[in-house]
Amino acid sequence: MARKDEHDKKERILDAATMEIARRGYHQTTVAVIARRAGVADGTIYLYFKNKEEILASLFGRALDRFIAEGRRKLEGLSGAEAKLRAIVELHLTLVGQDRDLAIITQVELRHSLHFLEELSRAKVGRYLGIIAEVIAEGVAGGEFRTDLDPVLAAKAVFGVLDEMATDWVLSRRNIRLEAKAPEVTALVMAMVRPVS
Amino acid sequence: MARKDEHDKKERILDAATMEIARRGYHQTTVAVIARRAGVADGTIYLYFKNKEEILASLFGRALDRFIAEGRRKLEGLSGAEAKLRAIVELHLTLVGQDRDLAIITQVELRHSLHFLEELSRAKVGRYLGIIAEVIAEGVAGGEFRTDLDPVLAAKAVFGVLDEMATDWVLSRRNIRLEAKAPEVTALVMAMVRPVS
Amino acid sequence: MARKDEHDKKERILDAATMEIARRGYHQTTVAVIARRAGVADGTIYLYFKNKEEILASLFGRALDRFIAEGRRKLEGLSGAEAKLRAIVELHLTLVGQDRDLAIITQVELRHSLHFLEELSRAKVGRYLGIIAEVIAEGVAGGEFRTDLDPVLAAKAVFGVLDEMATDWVLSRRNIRLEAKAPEVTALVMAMVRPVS
Amino acid sequence: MARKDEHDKKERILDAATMEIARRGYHQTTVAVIARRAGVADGTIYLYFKNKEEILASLFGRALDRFIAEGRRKLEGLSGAEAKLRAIVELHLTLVGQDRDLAIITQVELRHSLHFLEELSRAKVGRYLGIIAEVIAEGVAGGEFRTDLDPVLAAKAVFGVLDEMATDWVLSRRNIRLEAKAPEVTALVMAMVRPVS
DNA sequence: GATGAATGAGTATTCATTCAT
DNA sequence: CATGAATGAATACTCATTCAT
Repeated sequence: MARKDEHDKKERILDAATMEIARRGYHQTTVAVIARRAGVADGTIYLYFKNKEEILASLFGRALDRFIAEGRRKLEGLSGAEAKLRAIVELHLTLVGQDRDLAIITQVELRHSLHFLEELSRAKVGRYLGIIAEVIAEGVAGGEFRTDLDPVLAAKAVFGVLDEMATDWVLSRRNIRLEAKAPEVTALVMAMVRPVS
Repeated sequence: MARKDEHDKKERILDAATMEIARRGYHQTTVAVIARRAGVADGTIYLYFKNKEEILASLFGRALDRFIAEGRRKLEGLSGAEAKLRAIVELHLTLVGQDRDLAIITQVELRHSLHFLEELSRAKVGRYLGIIAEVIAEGVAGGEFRTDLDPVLAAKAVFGVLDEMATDWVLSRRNIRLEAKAPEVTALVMAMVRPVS
Repeated sequence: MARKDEHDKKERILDAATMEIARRGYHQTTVAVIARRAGVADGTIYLYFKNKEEILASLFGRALDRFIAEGRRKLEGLSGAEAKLRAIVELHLTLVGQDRDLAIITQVELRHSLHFLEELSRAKVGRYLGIIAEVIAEGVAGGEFRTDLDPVLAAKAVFGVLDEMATDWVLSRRNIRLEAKAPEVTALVMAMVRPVS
Repeated sequence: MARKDEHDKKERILDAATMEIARRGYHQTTVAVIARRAGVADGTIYLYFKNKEEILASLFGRALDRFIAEGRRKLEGLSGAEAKLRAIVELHLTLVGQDRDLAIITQVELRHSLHFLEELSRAKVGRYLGIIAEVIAEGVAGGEFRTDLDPVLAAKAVFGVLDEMATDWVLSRRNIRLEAKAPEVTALVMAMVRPVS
């Protein structure tokens, strides 16, 4: 029970932080505001996080862990690099499109300083890029994709396309669903890797 | 002469801001530090800029204006959408790769809040996306590119690839030149738009 | 105890502010100086007051509340408008003359802007003028005072006399006691209201 | 002509300062704002005034000089202390009531610090109090007024009444004319000094 | 005399973090 | 574990004043 409560409290803080930071931006969000929304005292935050920045880092870590876990599960059932890459595109757009608050944070607030971006997000995004690169390498090896592809560079290109779609969705306040773009985006991504016939 | 001095002083402030913000990050850079490096008094900053944020906006505006002007000039001499798109890729990587300080700012520091990104950079980036979209539309109309392309979406994808390459270059401290990647990146971009033969 | 501490701290800040503002003037007194003399941190001030101006307002509010409370108590035991008006004169000079620092603030520093004077002091001074007017009205009704008196105007005249004596005492650095003037001032005030025999 | 221009420019600055300070208050009024309204450059102000505070002092000095000059002229034609005191009351209310901007400054903004009030206004107000005291002394000597009056103290009381009427008029935004109160105020003032019959 | 660009000292306020209870 | 009162460092911006032209 104690474990559960503790877990709940940490989660509550992260949820509160997600809402507030998405609405106000990282710098405009005070620790006091997060604490109030989470229903805890200011000082309690520091029992669970070393400092304010660690809240943002945890937020992103939690999201990316879920993201990658969900991804691995989906990819396991699939065979063929093309099927997997299609699944990645669809999954990326679907998961990002599921929580606009979180998307605002990952697409905008997270990138607020070189230091932070270097230390935290890149290290974790690296894992994600690695997964995409693996799939592309598999496709290259298996003859499904162009043989002159550099899997690492191509993975960055694919990520670039997906990331831009996500950012564009966050910045345009229109109420369309991000995953609606999946077919067209998939076509563009597949065109990048497909062998010239 | 007075005109020249005034112009110089504003430029000096922008140059100083570029260096400092690239090294320390926007929030860690004080107005006093920018003033000292520019060789002016703190108050002088406010004769040329409404506030600190306007410095950042001006910085980006100045860079993008040069960027687009240079782009238009290069594109004018070219005929054919493919040639133009190749030129855009090369130009983007070359220009971003020319000034690492500026690149740090455009790829990282500029994105410090949703509000700022919405109001300023997107409005200006929109012009750039528009140019790319025009080229793609030209290619679609002329049969050089796939006819099922949505020029606006494809332009975002192209921009996403280029932007990710730039961010990756900024974050990796390796001393390679960004434009060295141009051939491979061009191949990926062209694959996205080229008709399936 | 907590209540007591909190009360004490707020009082300490007000006492510190009274001393500093009386000596330096409102604008020359920094929040840091008040905090240092009160023995608290700068930020602590803002746990008890919204801003610097609210300190000044509170200062005056506290003083006037005591002033009026003391006045009501003294007046209750008296019968007859003349006795009451004499008591008011004496009380005014005695209370103002009791604390020169506070007097400097009420007679000088408080009047530092039209806005401030309008919003704060007048609203509260109005209560005081009201009390004087009531006593005069009572005297008029009871035949103790001239029947052609307008109690509201006469109250302002009485207040004007008392206020000028206080200001004069504050500005003259001589070490006389303000209440020493009470008999002569009372004579002047009574002359204003007494019926022509 | 040069003399005239110079005079005009100084006057223009004082007029501009009167308007701006009355509306914004002394501290909210910048030298730049006064300069703009006066139609001169910021630096020009300092050719005519040592600093910002001297503008306020000059403003008041100019007004009080006119005030006293006008007063002396009116009093010269009169004989009898009572007639003179009546004239003073009427003149005070009339002149203050003539220019609300100036009245705001003399009744409120001028009192922005103990130092300022001590050094400047009191010295000049002293001259005015002296005139009133002389008239009262004349009345006492001539048997028109009560013989037990202290002319200096009585003069302060008279001034207090007049000053309070002026302040009250400035703070009440009602559109009545100040001099309308002259008869009643005169009655109160005369009651203070008239012998008990 | 007149200008107005440049100066730089000066300060209220915020807020992440701590720690006594 | 939890609290929240207290801390105090940190900083953008204003504006009276100067002085080279």
